Amino acid sequence: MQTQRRRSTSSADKRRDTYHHGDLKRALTDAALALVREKGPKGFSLSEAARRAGVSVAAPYRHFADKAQLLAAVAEQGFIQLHEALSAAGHSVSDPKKRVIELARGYVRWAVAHPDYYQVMFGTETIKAEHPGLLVASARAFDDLLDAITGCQELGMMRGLDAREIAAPMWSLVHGIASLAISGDLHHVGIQEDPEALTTRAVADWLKIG
Amino acid sequence: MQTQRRRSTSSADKRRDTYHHGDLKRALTDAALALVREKGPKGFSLSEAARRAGVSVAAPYRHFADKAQLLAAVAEQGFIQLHEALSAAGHSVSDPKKRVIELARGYVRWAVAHPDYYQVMFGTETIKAEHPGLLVASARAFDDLLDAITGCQELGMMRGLDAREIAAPMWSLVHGIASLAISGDLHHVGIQEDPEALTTRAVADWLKIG
DNA sequence: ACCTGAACACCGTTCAAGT
DNA sequence: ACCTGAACACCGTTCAAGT
Repeated sequence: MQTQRRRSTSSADKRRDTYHHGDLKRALTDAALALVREKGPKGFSLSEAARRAGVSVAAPYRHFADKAQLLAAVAEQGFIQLHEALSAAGHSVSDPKKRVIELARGYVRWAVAHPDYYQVMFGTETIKAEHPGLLVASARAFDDLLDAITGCQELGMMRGLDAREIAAPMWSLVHGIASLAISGDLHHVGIQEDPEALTTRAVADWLKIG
Repeated sequence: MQTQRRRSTSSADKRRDTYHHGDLKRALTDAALALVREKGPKGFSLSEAARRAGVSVAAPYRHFADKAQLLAAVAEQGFIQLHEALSAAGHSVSDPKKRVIELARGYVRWAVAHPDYYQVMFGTETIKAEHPGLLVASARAFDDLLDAITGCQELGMMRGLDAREIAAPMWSLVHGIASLAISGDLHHVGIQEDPEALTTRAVADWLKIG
């Protein structure tokens, strides 16, 4: 059982070494995510994350200024993944109106599939202002929506409004659906409809106006 | 300075006594709310709340099973106040369509005016399922919206859909706007529009469909 | 019935010391 | 450069003891 530190230069054991030489950062964000998934956002602690990564409780402070910065790093990863999911959803159709609908669906689908990420990204323990990379990553995801809307405008739809003025209520809508679905509040008030179906219906109706 | 316990039966000092004989519950929820307002949701601790109420750290456990139950009591108060705000907003107009708009505006206005309450009501540290009174109080607030929608349907609008199917996207929209406004995310992506104005615009457009 | 004091396990953070 | 060990202040929770 004590083979862990044997022949530290061999390729077979390199994984354990790597874990402690440069990848602790990733090991900690992975552990944080797993903890949120298992025990909810309040079930995550820096100590437990360190324990799972196999290091002392002080080790994380070589990589993150404090607990909030670790959470911010997790949130940033989340926004990057969300951006990728939105890009994929957007490129699946060429009709600009259908693209907007697919983006909205993709947003809710990703959020509901990754409640751990989503709760860290929008939870009250994560403060975006103190982590510039996080702001950039979230802006990139928002830009996906913005692009889809300008795509519609270039074809004469939704004219007379700034793209941001259209994106704002739409983002609010999908964020609201995602949040209430993840927290279980939709179920609590007797709404059984699938969140993604609800999104499709709401956005399709919405687009009849523009 | 040591006048606090002087003449404990006098009416002048009764306030201090009352604080410790039956009103500790309210004193604790008040302190919790003040802490969330001052230091954010993660800045609240049971110990600090007890300290502010002038009791030992163990005293709260005579009134709440644990920290989560205290938070749930705060959230319940919040939903009761929100319900009152919605009732007032709804009764201010008689036209059913305008009433729906006023409800939506009232929702966002109340949320933005009481971010401390709102964050506890929808924060991840509050679990509704384990506190029946909280579920009842939130259902009552949701019913205000439902009533306004059935009011429209009785006049022939939005027919063919269950009231809940219309309420779901509308609640999602106002909750999304309120959440993103409180967290500052709307500002982060360059949206400067007043949340209440945004709500009016979005809901008014929405109602053109039904 | 309601509150205190003391205790326990746990957490975030710091810092000197190790390799 | 990166990690450990020990320390400190703080928190949630329990329980015996006080009034």
